[in-house]
Amino acid sequence: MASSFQTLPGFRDFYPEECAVRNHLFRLWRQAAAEFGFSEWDAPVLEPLELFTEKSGEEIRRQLFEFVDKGGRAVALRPEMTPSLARMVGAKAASLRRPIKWFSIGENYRYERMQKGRGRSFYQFNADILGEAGRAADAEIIALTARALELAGLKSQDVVVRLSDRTLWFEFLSSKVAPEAVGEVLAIIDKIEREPQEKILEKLSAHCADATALLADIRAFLQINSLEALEAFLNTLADKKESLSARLNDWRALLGRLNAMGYGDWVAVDFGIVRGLAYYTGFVFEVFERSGEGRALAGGGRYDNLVAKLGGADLPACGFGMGDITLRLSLEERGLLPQFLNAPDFYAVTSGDGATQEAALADASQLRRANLRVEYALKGAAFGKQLKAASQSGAPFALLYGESEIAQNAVRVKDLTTGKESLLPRDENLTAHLVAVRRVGLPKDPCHGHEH
RNA sequence: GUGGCUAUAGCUCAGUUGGUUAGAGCACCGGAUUGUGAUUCCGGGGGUCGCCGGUUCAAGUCCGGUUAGCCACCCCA
Repeated sequence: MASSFQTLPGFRDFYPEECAVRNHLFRLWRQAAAEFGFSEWDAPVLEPLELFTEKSGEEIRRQLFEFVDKGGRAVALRPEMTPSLARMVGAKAASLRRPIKWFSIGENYRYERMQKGRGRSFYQFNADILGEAGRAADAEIIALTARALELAGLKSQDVVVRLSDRTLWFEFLSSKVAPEAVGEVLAIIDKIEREPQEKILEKLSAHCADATALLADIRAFLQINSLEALEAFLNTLADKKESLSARLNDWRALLGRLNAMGYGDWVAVDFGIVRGLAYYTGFVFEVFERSGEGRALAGGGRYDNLVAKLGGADLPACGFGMGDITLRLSLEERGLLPQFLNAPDFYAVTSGDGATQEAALADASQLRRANLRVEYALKGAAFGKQLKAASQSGAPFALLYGESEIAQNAVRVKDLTTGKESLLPRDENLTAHLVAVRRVGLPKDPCHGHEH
């Protein structure tokens, strides 16, 4: 029956299964961030409207969920975390130990047209390094992005970090068009594969004398797909040699670090990544499926001017964002989502409701105190029914309590995957034994119970 | 914000040229079966066919509107 109360367009209910998936992703993200030594932070979901209208990009401003609250304040749901981050860091910049390595997992809101992999509310994993301008910070951010995907089960064969460089684009173009036109030219380049050549030429001719020559240069630049090709290309350029070769060293350093960390084959040089990322200043990247399907799984880069613009301290920064919706889709398609995220470790099955039930409850409680997840049927049911419920719960093991076991003061442990059973004495070591069983499986040489 | 496509049970879908009480599989619940499950058999609940209006003796079916979803643009998570 269709309820008259549906979720708003682009918003999601999280039934237990979806919630389990969400928490699974959050766990992966938190683990990756912890491995790299990042600290978690958070901020209000509702912020003053100006926080976003002042400095966020035009596109983001268009998509704001904004309204006036009962106190007459103009407010907005956060469309991204970075302005809040800049405020918080700016307020305490003087006292924060550098580098500042912070991450957050938060729900963001953007009023946009829905599509596969895109909703109006989504969770985003953000990690940023502030106060460190060197290449090592960029490498760390890219490595963390890759690590988060790796933890989720993705491999370098599945996804690619397309790495580009707005600094280099700027250097390259500034000798050909006016500096203030570079941004617009980059926007034109972004469409180079999608629009007819005449139209591209027409647009380019607004910014330079010889659009045909410029387009040829741009195409050659876009062809670059490796460090070697980049070196070769830069050597063919006569002008601006010093600044370009300095930048080339940055590239060598960045890719060298990523190689050393074992993420070299996750990264591809790709100058087609240029735009939309208006506030980025240096290396930029987006992560895509190798298949070319789907939307960006993550994106980020260096934004050295943004924190100062948002009213805080003048801090160099780089970071990335990774959304839950696209990541989930990607993992789902590859079967990389664990099947029983809410499964208990043990499911207790009892026959009768006297001593067997008391034994089951006592043991279950002990196991729970040892931080294992234990379930059992809340109402009496046939032994077979309970076993079926155990199987459906996803528990790897069932604990069988029947008269014969209780008579021996023992419990029968059944591996629900293999069907093997083992009888364990209900002594003071039972909990420890079962903890071990949960980790490594049944003890060798189990007695086969029950054969018909 | 622009354009195109779609809407039947919780899910995937069938439903003939408009014609009695709208079906199937999966899922869920109960039973056969109070000591052995993911593969049996039987039964059950669940739909005013997205919503509003129109045409017609008659609309799930045709028409208009609307809402929601999907796809492309846009943009990125």
